[in-house]
Amino acid sequence: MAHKSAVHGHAPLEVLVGRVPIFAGLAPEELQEIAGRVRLRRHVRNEQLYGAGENNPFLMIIHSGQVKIFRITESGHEQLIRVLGEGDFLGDMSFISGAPKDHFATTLETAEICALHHDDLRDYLLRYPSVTYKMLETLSSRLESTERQLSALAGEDADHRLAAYLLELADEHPTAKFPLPIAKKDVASFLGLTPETLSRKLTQFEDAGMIRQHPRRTIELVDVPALHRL
Amino acid sequence: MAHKSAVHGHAPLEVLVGRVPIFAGLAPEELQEIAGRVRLRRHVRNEQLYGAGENNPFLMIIHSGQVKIFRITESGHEQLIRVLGEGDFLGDMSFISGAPKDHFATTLETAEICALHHDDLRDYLLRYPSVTYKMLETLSSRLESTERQLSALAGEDADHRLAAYLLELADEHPTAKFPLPIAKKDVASFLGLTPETLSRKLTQFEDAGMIRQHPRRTIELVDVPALHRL
DNA sequence: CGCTAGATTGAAACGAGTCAATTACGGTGG
DNA sequence: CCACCGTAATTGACTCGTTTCAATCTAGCG
Repeated sequence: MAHKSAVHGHAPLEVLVGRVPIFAGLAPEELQEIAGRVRLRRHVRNEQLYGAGENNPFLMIIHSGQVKIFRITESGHEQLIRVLGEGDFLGDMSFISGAPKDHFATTLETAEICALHHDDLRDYLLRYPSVTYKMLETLSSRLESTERQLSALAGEDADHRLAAYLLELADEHPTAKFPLPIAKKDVASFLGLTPETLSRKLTQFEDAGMIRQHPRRTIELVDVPALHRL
Repeated sequence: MAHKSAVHGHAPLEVLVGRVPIFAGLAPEELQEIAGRVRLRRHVRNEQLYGAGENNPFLMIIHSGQVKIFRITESGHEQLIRVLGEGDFLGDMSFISGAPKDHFATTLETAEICALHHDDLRDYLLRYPSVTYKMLETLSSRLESTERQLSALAGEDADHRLAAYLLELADEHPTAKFPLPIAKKDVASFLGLTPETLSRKLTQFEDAGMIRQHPRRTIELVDVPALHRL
């Protein structure tokens, strides 16, 4: 039973599904089949998709918007793990391990998200090895960046972590002036800092002539070599 | 060209290969084929299997011994990422991403390790989806524990990290008295601490009556609830 | 356009790192 | 098998980066 395109102004579901990296390369009729098993929903900003302890049996695929994945440590501290965007999926962990979630997922902005039941996913993974392989690629790259983040947290001080983060962002943008993709408090959480420390470091970088801060959380890198040097 | 079992006193290669989790479940003739493509080598203690920047095109599978995976941060700090043992594999990252290694792998003790060329691995992943799926499971569970470790490093203080680590070890042992699986300096690195701090915390725990330290890096948990409470 | 969450700034406390010196293992070779 | 040597572990004193707490300011969503 195919859903009708629930969201106005959008391409049909199978086209959306075909744009998702892990399903890219499947034949049109295969996409159509998957599209028929998928439930597309619109989520408002700051909506919790699932929380720790829950057992939400869906693989979720983001068509638009951003989702943040974070943990709450025993001491109540919120640790941002990663931010997912268009084409990314979440909910894979509990599919594979069968264990309930141990983290939280909430939207950072209005988002359109597909949900595919774990039973269906299992079916596709068995029938389309290319999908399994794509997931493997994705997890591998997530693992790599999480490991990098881990060693940065343990080994580098606040200045280095922040500089590395800004330079990484700069790589993803054509110009040296770009907005932070997320709120500063989330940047702080991601970098393992308090918002206060982040704020101080940013003004410190600005005073040192390495960056400039503009309205709407926009950062301009003025002295890239200095940031690299640090 | 099949290798002869190079290591004395061991089962034939295909039996060893069959014991490896990611190849478990393959038919005998499939195992035999893989065994024929594999090179088994004995490595001495503290041997470097590969280092950052290298491009070692092998998936390595551990038959015996332990291997540590670590990174060297820009500030020269060594960060232990994980310790792999019998049945675990390494060298998957660069296979999938094609990028050169960004970390180091060295043996912690004498180890027997199989190497499978990336070209052969690619072949098997295409032909045996169950192998791909097993790898997916493994990476997923590594990602999960790395994320846990990440949030602990950022959010928990030294006491909590150490207590959690000891309790985790205790879960893997029948009794409350067990040896640390690795040298204390490696434990320190794993927990994001200096050896000095780890040493101090352990004596502090001992003074508080929560643990007892015995020779040969053996720890005895005396007051488990207290460790949980912390 | 008002309200609330986010951001900034200051002052003070503290956890963990660093440096240095000593002791204790444990692996290697005789 | 034992002795030696080098690495690991421990201990102490001191420093410093980051957190914490508190107050104020700002901005963006509803």
